[in-house]
Amino acid sequence: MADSPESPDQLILAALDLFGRHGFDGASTRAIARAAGRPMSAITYHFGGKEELYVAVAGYISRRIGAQMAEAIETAEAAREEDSPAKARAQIRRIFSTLVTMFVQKESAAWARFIVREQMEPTRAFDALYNGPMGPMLQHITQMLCRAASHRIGPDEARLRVIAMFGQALVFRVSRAVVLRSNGWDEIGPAETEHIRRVVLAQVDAILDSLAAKDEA
Amino acid sequence: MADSPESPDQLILAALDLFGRHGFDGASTRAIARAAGRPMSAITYHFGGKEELYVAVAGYISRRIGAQMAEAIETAEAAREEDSPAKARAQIRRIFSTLVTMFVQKESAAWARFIVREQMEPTRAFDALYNGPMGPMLQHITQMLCRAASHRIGPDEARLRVIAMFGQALVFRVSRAVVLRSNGWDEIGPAETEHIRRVVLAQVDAILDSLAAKDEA
DNA sequence: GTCTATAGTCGGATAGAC
DNA sequence: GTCTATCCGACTATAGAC
Repeated sequence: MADSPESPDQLILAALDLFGRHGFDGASTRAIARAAGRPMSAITYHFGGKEELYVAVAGYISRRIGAQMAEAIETAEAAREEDSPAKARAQIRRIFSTLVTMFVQKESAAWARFIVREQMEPTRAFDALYNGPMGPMLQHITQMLCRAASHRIGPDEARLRVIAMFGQALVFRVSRAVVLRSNGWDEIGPAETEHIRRVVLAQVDAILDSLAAKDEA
Repeated sequence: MADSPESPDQLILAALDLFGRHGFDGASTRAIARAAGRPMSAITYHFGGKEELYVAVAGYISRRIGAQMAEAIETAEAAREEDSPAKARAQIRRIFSTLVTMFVQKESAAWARFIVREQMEPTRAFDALYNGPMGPMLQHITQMLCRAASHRIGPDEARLRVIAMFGQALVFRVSRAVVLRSNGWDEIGPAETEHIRRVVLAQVDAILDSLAAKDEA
């Protein structure tokens, strides 16, 4: 017992995987407990019930992604006052490169599925995800896009543009089955990941170019 | 009874809605039957069981989307041999405009959710969706992108680019909760739909421009 | 063909031993 | 604190009346 990870954490990791794969109803507490090597009653004891476990998973994801995104945000914060389109553009590219990595890599599959489910049919857990990593990041990229476009576009238009650009990375998680089948891939390995990253960044560049050109007019 | 729609169709429509919202496990046959105004045993009688009903829903969606996309595909087929970048570009814009409409409108919510779920964790029903409307449409747009780029890019790169562009429209369905909250919208009405369409098409244009420019170099 | 009644299974929650 | 044993409700599927 002394060398085993804490019981609640084991349960959260197992729950993250199974909720993501099968949804709230599809993942039984019995299956989650078995995957964590614990009796089902441990869920009741540590969290109170299935629903509370679900919310706890959302909180866990928020903290994890928040940490993973912190550096990208922080370095950007340092240059916040500096209103340089070129720097803003570099930041945007860097964030999208990170996003592609996160969405494509296998380890992200579990929590990516969890988040996508939660967005389609939001429950109480959505607040934790939105107020945690998603809302601030979206707002941050939106600000940078305004700067990259030399404030030629306002925040309302920039926000929609960022969401659309975000979709270019997200689709490789959500529509992964189509990506694999249409390309005849068995899995998305390092080579395929780089191919995807190159395409997404090229199109982000194209969009940023068009906004810069607009500015010169 | 004489004026009521056919019983199987009612069940499929109810199942489409509930499977989309709650997933396969979350939607009970009882709830589906009640929504259709039928006894649960009608599902057994007409389809054999819950799983078969699920597959039937996938088939229904395939046929519906196939019909909805048929005109866009057909007009494009007519100009198939004509290798004009300008025409290909117009076709691509038209298809993406249609996609935005489909993804944003409320009526599409049910089957869009169904498809997204099926892509994240494919079951037998995925084949019907991929071989029906999705695969052919993807291949079609890919061909047109090659033409729009004057064959400057090959089909492999074009396919990834089309998927990424597709994501720009898809995200407004998948991340609808974030779109609403970040913009402070209550719903996505006609004005908001047009705003989204304008942004997506502008970014599609930017991407197409960059490929055309590449060609001139 | 359509519905009612019922059987059999599995899920989440809880009581209580240790 | 942790696990075992058990309860109760909800689910799918089926049998059989009409």
